[in-house]
Amino acid sequence: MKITDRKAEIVAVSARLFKEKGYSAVTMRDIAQAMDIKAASLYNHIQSKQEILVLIIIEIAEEFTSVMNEIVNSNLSTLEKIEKVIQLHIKITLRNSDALACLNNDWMHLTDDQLSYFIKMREDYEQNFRKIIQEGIQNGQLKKSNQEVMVYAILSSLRTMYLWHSKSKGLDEKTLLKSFTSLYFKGLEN
Amino acid sequence: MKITDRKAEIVAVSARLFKEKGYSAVTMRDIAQAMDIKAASLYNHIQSKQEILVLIIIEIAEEFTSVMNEIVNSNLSTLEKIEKVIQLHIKITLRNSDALACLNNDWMHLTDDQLSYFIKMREDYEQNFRKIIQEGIQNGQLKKSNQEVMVYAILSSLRTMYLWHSKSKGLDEKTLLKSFTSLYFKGLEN
DNA sequence: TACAAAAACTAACAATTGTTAGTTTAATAG
DNA sequence: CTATTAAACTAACAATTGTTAGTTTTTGTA
Repeated sequence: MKITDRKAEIVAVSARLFKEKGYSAVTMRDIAQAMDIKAASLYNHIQSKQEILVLIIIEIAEEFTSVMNEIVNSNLSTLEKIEKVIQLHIKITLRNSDALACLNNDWMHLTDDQLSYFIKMREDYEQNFRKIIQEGIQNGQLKKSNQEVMVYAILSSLRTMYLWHSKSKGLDEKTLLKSFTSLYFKGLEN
Repeated sequence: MKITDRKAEIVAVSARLFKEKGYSAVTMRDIAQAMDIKAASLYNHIQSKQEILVLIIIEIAEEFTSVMNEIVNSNLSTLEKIEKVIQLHIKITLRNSDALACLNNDWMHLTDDQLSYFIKMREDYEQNFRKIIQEGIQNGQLKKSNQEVMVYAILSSLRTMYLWHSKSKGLDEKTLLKSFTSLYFKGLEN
């Protein structure tokens, strides 16, 4: 199946371009040029510009949703659950940071069903993470501080890891996990 | 001066629209419609779409730069300096979250001098924050963990506060500051 | 080698883009 | 009241947009 390969290539190239300038600022001619073909040729493989966006975002959103569900329904401790969430973000960031950038910045350009599907997944994801934090506060494993700040401060720094993780060397999965858990569990203070 | 008022209004309305869909996806006709005038009328007040973007981003970037410089050059303790940085982000987020969203997502659509000027400010800002963290590690006030993760995890969660701060009630300046400092200084763990 | 399918091409479209020119209305100061 | 200026308007432009139709080239297989 060559089609699938070429299609996947278009999606990957598009994700890289979308990361740089955003979905709206990237034209079909930009994507074509990056693949050394003409814009019209893209339509042998994809249906529309929209379809590219959907392919980039939805797959990765579903992965987040699915793994988060596993974590929440596991019988790990609160700290272990949080560690698993951190690990999930690190893994996907290292594997596909272009798609992640696109998910973060261009999800609002999804339309109709795909848009509401995405928003639903996103809300569920946040709600699940909130549940983990909430449980931890209740069972005394976590400090009694503002729950929403905990939820969003952590989530948003995990979500934007793609912006900086490649800037400095030696930030492999293990190092990132250790540093993140240290920061979020123990804090900065010595 | 009526011009200045009207111009400021255009900039404010634009920032709000840019926050929703991004600079590239918002047309001059969108902006005009939001102000109940025709697109051509905007040009009585502004020179170009680009100028709007510049006005939104540069002013706020300069404020960050300026206050960060004050903080770095002060003789506060490391923890106090970090607290001041957190406070800076909270204040600007509460005052002008639209512009902040624009700065975060659309800075790459600046051109030429303005673009390099912005990038320079951004790099300096990060470098200054890195310096604070570095000092803290050296003088023993901060834990010896990965410096870059500390820098970017904190900065990126502060930078994206505009995405969620208005979602839940009671998150005023004081509450945010207390919660952020608690999280980043002491961590989650009880 | 021949042939079918895949994947590229050229040319063009209708719609939308930022912007300009020229004109009319509204507001303000003498 | 009048003159000036600010700020709106209509109409249009040239360029760019995503996309389609029809055609040619490339590729893989029998």
